[in-house]
Amino acid sequence: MSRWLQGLNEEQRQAVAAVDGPLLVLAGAGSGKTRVITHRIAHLMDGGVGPEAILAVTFTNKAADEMRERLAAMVGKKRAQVATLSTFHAFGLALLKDETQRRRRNARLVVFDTGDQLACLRELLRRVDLGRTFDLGSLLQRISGWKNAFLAPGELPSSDDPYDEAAAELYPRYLEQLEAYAAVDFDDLVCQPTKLLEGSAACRERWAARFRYVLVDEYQDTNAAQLRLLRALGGGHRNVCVVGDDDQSIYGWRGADVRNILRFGDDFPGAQVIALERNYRSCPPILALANQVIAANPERHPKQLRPTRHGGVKVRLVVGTDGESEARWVALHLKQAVERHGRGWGEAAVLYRSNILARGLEEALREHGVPYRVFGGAAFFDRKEVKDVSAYLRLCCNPFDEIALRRVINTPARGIGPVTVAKLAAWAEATPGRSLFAALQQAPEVLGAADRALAPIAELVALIGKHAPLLRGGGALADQGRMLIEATGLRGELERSSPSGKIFERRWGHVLGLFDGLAAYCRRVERPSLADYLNRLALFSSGDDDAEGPRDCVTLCTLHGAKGLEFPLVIMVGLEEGLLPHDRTLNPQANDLDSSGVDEERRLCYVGITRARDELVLTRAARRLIRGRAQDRQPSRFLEGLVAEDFELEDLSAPPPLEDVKAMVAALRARLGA
DNA sequence: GACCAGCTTATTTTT
DNA sequence: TAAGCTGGTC
Repeated sequence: MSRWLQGLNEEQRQAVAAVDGPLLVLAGAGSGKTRVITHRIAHLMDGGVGPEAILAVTFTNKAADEMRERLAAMVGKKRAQVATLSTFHAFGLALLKDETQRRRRNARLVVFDTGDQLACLRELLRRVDLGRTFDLGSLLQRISGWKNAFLAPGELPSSDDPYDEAAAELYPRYLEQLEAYAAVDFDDLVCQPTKLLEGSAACRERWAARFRYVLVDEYQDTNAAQLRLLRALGGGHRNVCVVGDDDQSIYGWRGADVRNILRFGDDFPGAQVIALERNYRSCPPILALANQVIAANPERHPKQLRPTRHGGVKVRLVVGTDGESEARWVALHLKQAVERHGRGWGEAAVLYRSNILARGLEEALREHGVPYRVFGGAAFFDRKEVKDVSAYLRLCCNPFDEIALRRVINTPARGIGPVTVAKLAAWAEATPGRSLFAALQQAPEVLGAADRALAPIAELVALIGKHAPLLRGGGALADQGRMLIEATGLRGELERSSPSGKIFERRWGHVLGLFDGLAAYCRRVERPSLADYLNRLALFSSGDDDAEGPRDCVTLCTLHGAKGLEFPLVIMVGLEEGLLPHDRTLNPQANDLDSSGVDEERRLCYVGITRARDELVLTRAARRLIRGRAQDRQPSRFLEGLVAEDFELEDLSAPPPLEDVKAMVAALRARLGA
């Protein structure tokens, strides 16, 4: 027996051993999912499958890194390195590059992140008069949905929704723009590889022969396009193993489709299904609650989490009089847990549906001296200074990248104002095959010989003209990049616009960090290129910045952010109608796309509950300030009809029991000597 | 280009 | 309520 089958429970062992043919592993929360995946890969390798033939796809880079680390501990660093563990998007980019090179086409392309996509749409919206304002995000969501459904602009279903109409108007132009910029967005990274695979049997066979075993983690988070990619890739050999939990599908609002995991057997007929229901994480009362809460959802693979642990304290329901009282209770409870029950701060987490609840919590925690960190939040790549610098670098790689050019064109201010840019852009648009950068190069013809902007434009063109070849050469990239940025004067601009020296130092530190990352990349990779690094930056943005937080702290985090984490003590706050389920899912806005509704909110609640190992507290407030108005709040419907014996209720808003009042009065009387 | 006043709008977030 | 954005002014 392979050593990787040992130390597993029966179902886990089956999931690891069922190597050939399609397999769906329904991995309940805390059921040892990652263990199964890593053991499965190791087991494959033990059975003679080369690591290069294994592709494991995850949802985030963090998950991929974690998996590689655990795998390295099992089979050695070398073999773990050779296996392909990546996100759908990173894999898609690699496939795309490989195929364009094979076709001897220019493999140069930029990956647009959400900010770039929005900038592109904003520009289009300015150009096309649609008669009113639109929320860019809602438009982008629609376009993204169409792309992922492989619908070309001519194939859209008719609709009289103004947002559908506006998005349909912009959609073809958006595609044209990306093409002109040699850019791909995140959706393209899945859809374009799929089209390549579906369009050519030879291509399909090549990739299927290369990756004979495919695994997908967090399968409940995949969208329609990702399913199609998977089918194109694994439809031949059918050695496709997907792992996930339909009850933890919480990303329907950004395109994930639970039906993928509910109907895996339809896409891969004859698939084996193995459910991991033994939970190694939580105490029985917590699991009892989790099972009850999720059982009310209609569409799901029926399953129950079964505890392997014993004992445990009852789940507590705490009702504060208002938001402040709730937050105060949380702070005091955390303090008590540490001071009286010997917990470390780092063992506890406070989870909430919406970030607005974090504010009041932070206040209360600060007041009571509870150390905390907010998990998630503003990311490195969103910082203005980092974006400015990378826009310069992007422009050097690809003068067609108009989004980067627009960002850079007057940053730092050099006297090329919006009117000038508009003139240049109009010329570029009216002249077939000419980019905005070309307009800059021919500025004297475009703007006339007397234009005041000519000098700064010539300077900018010369700057890029000088540094672009150096940066595209590939040698000493970090040094070259620093020289470019030095020449732009961005540093001075940043210093001027920073409110304090300390803030400037921090911001400039981010810029330097970008170049440190570039230098490290150059050392790591055989044939480094700036374009490749920038694309990685777009694709691997979030991973490296959460190391900076202090360690022994209470974690504050949204329910979404908590997925995949676990804590000995979990406090979920705001268990009220309107917050969980959130008001926006109960009463969607006109421009909202149909979401998965209350079922998804219930799953969110389930995800929160199942993060807790030993102790779980659910809190709510009887009244709460909502947009400055005090409102009476109803308990969340997810707590309705629960079996009482598993809970303990603590109502800070209710009058104390009569016995207590009598005792208090008696005590008072005695003190007064009455 | 910087600043201010008034207006609008209030989820979740990774690639 | 309060933060973020727009449009106007200097």
